[in-house]
Amino acid sequence: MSTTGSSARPRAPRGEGDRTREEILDATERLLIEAGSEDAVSIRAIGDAVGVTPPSIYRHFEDKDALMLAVCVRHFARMDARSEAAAAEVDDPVAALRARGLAYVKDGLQNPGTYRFLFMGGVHVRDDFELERMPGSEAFIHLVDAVERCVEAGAFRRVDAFETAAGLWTVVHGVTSLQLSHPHFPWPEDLAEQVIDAQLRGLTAED
Amino acid sequence: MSTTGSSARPRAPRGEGDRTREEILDATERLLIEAGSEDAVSIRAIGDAVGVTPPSIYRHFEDKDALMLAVCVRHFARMDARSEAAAAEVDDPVAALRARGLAYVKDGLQNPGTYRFLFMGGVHVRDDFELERMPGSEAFIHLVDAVERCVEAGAFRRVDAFETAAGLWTVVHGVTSLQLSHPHFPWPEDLAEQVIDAQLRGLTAED
DNA sequence: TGTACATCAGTGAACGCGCGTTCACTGATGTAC
DNA sequence: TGTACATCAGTGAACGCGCGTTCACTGATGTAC
Repeated sequence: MSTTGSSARPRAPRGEGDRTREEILDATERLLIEAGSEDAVSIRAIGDAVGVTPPSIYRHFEDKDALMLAVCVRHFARMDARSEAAAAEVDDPVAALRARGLAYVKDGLQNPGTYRFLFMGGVHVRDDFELERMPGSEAFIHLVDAVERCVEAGAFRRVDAFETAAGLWTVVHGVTSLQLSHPHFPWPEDLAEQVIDAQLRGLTAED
Repeated sequence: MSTTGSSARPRAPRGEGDRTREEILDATERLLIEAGSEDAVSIRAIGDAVGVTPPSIYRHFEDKDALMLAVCVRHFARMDARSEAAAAEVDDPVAALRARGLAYVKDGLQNPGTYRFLFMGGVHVRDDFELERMPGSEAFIHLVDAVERCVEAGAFRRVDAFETAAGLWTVVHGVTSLQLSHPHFPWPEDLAEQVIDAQLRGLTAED
């Protein structure tokens, strides 16, 4: 009774194996969102969702880790794009930072499995840290820049931009991940706003 | 070459099966800390660590879930006790809240596997939320009380104590969990202080 | 225009593994008579 | 004080399962002559 997904799936023509590759990535991300956890996403389940047998996935990805890493990279890029878009709509640097934070939380809550995998799972970067090489590093650099702008505008105390960005990341991550791992807790609806606003207020220069 | 743990382990005398029960809990928590994740802790590994065969664990716990839940409950109680102790050393209510937060983060970083399991894993409470019944609820109630004291002392704006406590929880959770899941990131040493202080400053009444 | 061939996306069956769990059992220990 | 017995902590072997992965293969498709 195993549904073969889109069972009448035709074989990809010669040069277009990449189309299947994309479909595998899409299916993996979809399963990740629906299942809510990496553990529930198996090679078999992915193959089933795409309409392909498990071995054929190995034609497109060296192993499961490589597939998951590819999902990571793609999702990081999307998160970054959405954050940038949210921030671009606002002129005031502090308000832009706030919009960025809210976009982050919203994104995470809407993509639970992917968020879990990216930020709540095991370690995906094993070697020593190199900012430029990390997937998602671009997004973090954008955050550092955004903090810098607040400092330069005189809206923030003279904090270290990198360290403050790291702190802001932990704050939005906390709001996102705890809601994901404890969905039954009676979270206030405006939790993200409340926490982010308090944090930003705490960073604001006294005037 | 599997070391049988303390292999010459004598069988527990008649009434004292509870001693083994405690040993199983200890071993599970120890493995959780060392391995850094629930996945790495199997019934076999626990049995091995205690010096007992896998089936005998089922004499003390109905199944693996029950064992893990028991670990939860015990660890929650300890965390709560440590937070209370840290807060008790300080008179000023805001400083006490700060000490509580720092104790939380320290505790989490020192018990990575347990923290992961309690706060970063799947859902352990499936039904609708009931504050009184949740493991760890006592600790959270203590946090709400601590916030209440800050409000009553006039140190905080007139915030809702429950919602603010929830927000503070997400903040300390964020600091703890992101460091656990991204250990290679160059975190500032005083990350917890920095983030908690900014958050508390943001909650402080303007004077 | 027709045919032989190389390419390569995808298949079907099987592998070894570690897992949680069950089952019938053993044998030391405290207790009843 | 001695013996039969019930209790019950712990054992050894095995179960079924789903997993990631490998292997030899098939067969449609584009290309070269």
